[in-house]
Amino acid sequence: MKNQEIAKIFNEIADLLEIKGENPFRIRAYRKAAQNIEGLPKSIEDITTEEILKVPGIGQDLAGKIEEYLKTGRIKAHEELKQEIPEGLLTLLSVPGIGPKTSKMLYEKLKIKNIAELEKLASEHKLIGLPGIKEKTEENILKGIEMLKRGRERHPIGRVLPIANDIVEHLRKNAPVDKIDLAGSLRRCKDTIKDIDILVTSDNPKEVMRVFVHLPHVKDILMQGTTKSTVIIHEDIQVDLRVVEKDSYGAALAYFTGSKAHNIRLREMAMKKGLKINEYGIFRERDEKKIGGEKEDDVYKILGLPYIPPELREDQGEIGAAQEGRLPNLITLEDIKGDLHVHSKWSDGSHTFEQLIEAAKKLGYSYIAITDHSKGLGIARGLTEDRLLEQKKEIDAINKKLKGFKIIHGVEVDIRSDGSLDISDDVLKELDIVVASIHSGFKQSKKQLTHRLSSAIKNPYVSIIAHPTGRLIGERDAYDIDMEEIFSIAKKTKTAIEINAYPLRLDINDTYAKRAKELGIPIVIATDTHIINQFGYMRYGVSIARRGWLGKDDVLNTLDVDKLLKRLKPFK
DNA sequence: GCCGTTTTCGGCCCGACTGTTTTCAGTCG
Repeated sequence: MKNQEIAKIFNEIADLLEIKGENPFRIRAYRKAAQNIEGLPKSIEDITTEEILKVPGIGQDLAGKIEEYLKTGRIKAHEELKQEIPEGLLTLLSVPGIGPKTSKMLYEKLKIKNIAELEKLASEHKLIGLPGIKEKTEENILKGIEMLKRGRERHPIGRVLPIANDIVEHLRKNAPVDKIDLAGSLRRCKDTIKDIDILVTSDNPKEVMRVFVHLPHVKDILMQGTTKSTVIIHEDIQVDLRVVEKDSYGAALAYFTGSKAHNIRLREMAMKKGLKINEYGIFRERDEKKIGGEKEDDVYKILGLPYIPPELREDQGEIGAAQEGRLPNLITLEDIKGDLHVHSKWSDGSHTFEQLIEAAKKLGYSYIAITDHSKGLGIARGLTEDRLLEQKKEIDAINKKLKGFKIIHGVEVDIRSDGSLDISDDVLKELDIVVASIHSGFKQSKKQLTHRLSSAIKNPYVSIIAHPTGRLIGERDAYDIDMEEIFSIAKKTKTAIEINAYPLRLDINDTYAKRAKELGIPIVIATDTHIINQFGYMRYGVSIARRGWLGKDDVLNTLDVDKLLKRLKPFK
């Protein structure tokens, strides 16, 4: 998608301007525009110039640069800046702790052009004596290079949240904390997390910090102050802890939950009302009097807004929606009545129907769909037509004995490389539902892949498309498909799209979920469970749905089973 | 470079920590 390419260039322009020491607001304008372009749910190529101008943070000039890029594949101003500033300076910027000033100075004084050179000179103590650099700074530069090598990549939320919760528990038990909450992108439930933000109140902040930096999780202490400390844990994730006063807790929670763009919008609104918002509270400009901040809701109330749930705080229209009273009533985990993508021992799952039923009942579900793999997926012991019919008999028998619970009989049928399905229509029509998905041939062209998915969607028996983009967070990118095309056919045929809740998938993602809702496409949230504890992944799927502005009514598996089957193709 | 129910000019969010400084610049979130 061109959106990412343009965002990347704008960010690079911002970096270059920063090195040049340009007007900081101009730099911010580029970064803001980059962020907004990246968050667009549509490809920027499909948007008219007037619409581009409506994107916040994009005016005449940047719209022109976007057009220039789409037309010529480059932006002249960007090329010129690159001529002016050596490539190496940008690379140095990527080292944590090195900003534009240091980067420029290193280049000018020692002609350092890349990180390898920097590392060599630093380890030979050749940096000491440069302006503002002594032993400690040199040490920190080497540390920064180490961190960069380990990668500062984002981690899937499913991996980070359990660790974060464990740290919170440790602090609760061993440190004198009163209130304690996770903040940041973790609280906003982004699909990937860069670092863990924790906020607490305490009568003894110093002791909290002491306990924090000595937690068994901690590998390295980056900074330790009285109100703020930062550590790296063994999983190479950064953890920030902030301690604030009780009467500032709400303001601090809002502030550290972000997103940054959302906060800036709130502060701008506050300014216009003669107010000032920071992490300590809400203040009246004229006399500095504090008028709120103990509760998070204060921040919104004082601006005349309803409470905005953390998942929506991305500056993607939520503030406007709040002003106009049209914030969605978001779906919750409790709304989910059953899981529609579950594997059993019949294919590559680990449990019998009985075990799965028992686990599902414990979660308060009233149904699950058994959707074992089809024969094309040999590695997963996929089922043949005969085995599927055999499975149907067994499930029918079990259903007769069940009260207040139902097994929906389905299959996860493989979409072959030519777009045909791995199980014949004669057998598919015997099933309650059919989940279809791609498991191979990810490298096909956009046209081929789009054709495969649309062929499956057009099949009269296919109820749901599972993990439609095939991404595995941190391992495999989404495959190249024309999502607008897929959505438009799904809408026509009333085929449901899955939010796969498996933490590495989270597929479709929040942006697509929001788009799907706008188009009125039915959505299901399902876990792809292979072992019963994976039923718990549902929470991540619900988070994606919430981030996509989905309400209970937008998600089919909030319905009772009878209504559900009437709404799922082929509408039984 | 963007933006406007005070404005088409003059604003633009705000604070903590570190290391190197004698009062603050740089970096980060």
